[in-house]
Amino acid sequence: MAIEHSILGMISLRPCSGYDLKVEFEKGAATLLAASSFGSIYPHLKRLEQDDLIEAQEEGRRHKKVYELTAKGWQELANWLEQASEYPVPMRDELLLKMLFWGSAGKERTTLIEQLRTRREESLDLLNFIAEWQRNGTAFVDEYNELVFSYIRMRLESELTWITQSITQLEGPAQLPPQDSQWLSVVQKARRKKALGEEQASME
Amino acid sequence: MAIEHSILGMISLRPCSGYDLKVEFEKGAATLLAASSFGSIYPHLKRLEQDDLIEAQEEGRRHKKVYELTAKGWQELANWLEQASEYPVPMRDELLLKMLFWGSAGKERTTLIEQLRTRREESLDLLNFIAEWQRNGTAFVDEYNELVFSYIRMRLESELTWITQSITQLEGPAQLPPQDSQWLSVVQKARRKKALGEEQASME
DNA sequence: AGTTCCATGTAACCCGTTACATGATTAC
DNA sequence: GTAATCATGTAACGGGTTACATGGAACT
Repeated sequence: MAIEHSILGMISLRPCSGYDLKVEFEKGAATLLAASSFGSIYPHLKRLEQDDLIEAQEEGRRHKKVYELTAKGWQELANWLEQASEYPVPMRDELLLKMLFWGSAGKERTTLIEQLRTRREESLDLLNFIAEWQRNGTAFVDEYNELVFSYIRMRLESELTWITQSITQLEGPAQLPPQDSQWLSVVQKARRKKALGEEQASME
Repeated sequence: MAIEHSILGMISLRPCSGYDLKVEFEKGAATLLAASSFGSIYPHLKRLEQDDLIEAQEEGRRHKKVYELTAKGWQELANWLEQASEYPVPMRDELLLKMLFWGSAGKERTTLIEQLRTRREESLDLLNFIAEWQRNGTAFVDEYNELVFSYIRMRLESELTWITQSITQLEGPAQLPPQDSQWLSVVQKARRKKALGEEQASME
C-alpha cells in the first residue's frame, strides 16, 4: 500500500498527472526514496480515483488529466503519516551481502576493490545529483524536506568514508580471522577445495 | 535471483538444512542484509538441487536434509560475486518518505518527533543486537564480514546522530522555507484548506 | 517528414508472501 | 500427555515489473 500513499504524497506537494508522477519517480528526487518501477502508476491512479481519494480535471490541449487530492485523500495521507513506519531492515544492499560470502567463496581481493571503487563513483554521482537538485530547486524545500536531504547527504558521506577505509585495508595484506578457535576458516576452504577437486577429477 | 544466491552464500558459510536457513534469515545476522520472508526457502532449495547447485545428505535421527554446495554451486556463487551489484536506491525507508510530505500534509511536529524517538530506540536495539552477536560469535568472522559489520555499525551510529539533531531542531520553533519565491508553501496550504473546507461545508 | 517528447493505458508474468498442512522429537 | 521446537513442505494470493500498445503535439 506504500506506493499508493506515496502517490498521494506526491500529489500533495503539487497537483500531478500520471505522466508527471512517472517522470518524478524515474528521474526526480523521489527516486531516492520511493519504489522504483512505475508502469503501475495509471492503474493506481484509477483505483485512487475510484476510492474517491483523488479527482481529475482535464487541462491543456493534450487532454492531460491533472489530479488533486479530495478531502478524503488529504485525510488518508495524514492518517498514513501518523501510522508507525516499518524499520528499514533488511537493507537490500547486494554488495554488502556479497561481502558476507567473499571469504568463503575464495574470491580475489582485487575484484572486491573494483566493486567498491564503482560504488564510490555511484555514491559521488548521487551526492552531486542532490546538490544540483537543491541548487536549481524549482520546487520549494521546507524544513522537513531539508531534514530528509540532510539525512541522505550524511549517509552518503559516511558511506564514502567507509568505502575509502575499506579499500585502503583491502589493498594491504590479507588478515587472518582474529578468533577462529574451531579452525572454521580452514574447514571452509577444505570444503570448497573438495567439491571443486572432485569436479576436476571427474573431468579428467 | 538474489534470494537463491544468498542461499548459496549461506550454505558456503556452513552446510545448512532448510530449517537452519529459515532460522538464520528470521533471527540471525543475515536478517540485516537479506530479504525478509522465507516461506519460499524449501521451493528454492528444491530448485537449486534440481539445477545441481547443491546436494543433500540425510543426517541425524530427525531425517534432516543438510545441503552442501556442489562444484557447480561454488562456481555459480563465485560468478555471482563477480557481477556488478545494483546500487541500493531507492532506500525503502518509509519514515523518510513520510517526512517528505509532512509539511504539505500539515501534520503536527510532535507526532514526527514521536516517530523519530521510536526509530532511535529501534536503531539502538539493532546496534546492541550486533554487538551481542559479535561478542558470543559461534561463527567465525573473517576480514570481509568484519567490514560489513563495521559498515552497519557506522551507518547506525551516524543515523543516531542525525535523529538526535533532528529531534532537537523539531523541538524548537518551526522554520519557514528559506527560499519560496513563488509562495508555493502558501499555495499548498490553501489547496488543503480548500479541499477540507469544502468537505466541512458539504457536511453541514 | 521524421524524431522526440508528452500522455495514457493494458496484459502477462514473475516472484515473494501468507496461510495452510503435517508430523516427528524433545522437554516439562 | 501436552506444549514447544524441529523439520519440511504446498497452494493461493497479491503486487510489482516488463513488455506491449496507442496516439497526439512539438520541434527540426
